[in-house]
Amino acid sequence: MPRQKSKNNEDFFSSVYNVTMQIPYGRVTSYGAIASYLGAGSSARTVGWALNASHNTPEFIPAHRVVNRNGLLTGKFHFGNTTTMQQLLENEGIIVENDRIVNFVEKFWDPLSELS
DNA sequence: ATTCTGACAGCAA
DNA sequence: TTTGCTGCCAGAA
Repeated sequence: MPRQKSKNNEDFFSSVYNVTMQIPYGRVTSYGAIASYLGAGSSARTVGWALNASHNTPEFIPAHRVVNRNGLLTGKFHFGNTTTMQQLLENEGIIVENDRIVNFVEKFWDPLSELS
C-alpha cells in the first residue's frame, strides 16, 4: 500500500512513470486517477508535469494513454505533432474524435482499482 | 527564499 | 453548454 509521500526511494516523477508504464495496451487513464493512486490527491497538474519530463527519460513512457478526466487529448501538443498522440491511440484500437476519446469509459483503466 | 508556471480538476456564472 | 477563476503539488529560474 503505497502511502509514502516524500522520502521515498522513488521520486514523484519515477512513481508517475512507474504507474504510467503499467497501463495495459489499448487502455487509458486520467491524470487525476494517477495522482489519486500516488496519494497526491488533487495534484493532477503535477502528474502532467512529471509526464512532461518523461521525454527526458531513456525509458518509453506511454504518455499518450494518459488524458484528462474528460478523455480530451490535452497533451497532444507535447508529442511534436498534434496528430501523433491520436495516431498512437487509434493504433491501439482507441477511437478518437475531435481530440476526445469516444469510448473513454470502456477504455478507462483505473490504477486504484486495477493496480490497487 | 520568493515567484511563476504547468500535459489538471472542480465549481461558479 | 461554454468560459473563466481557484486550488492543488512539485520543479525551475
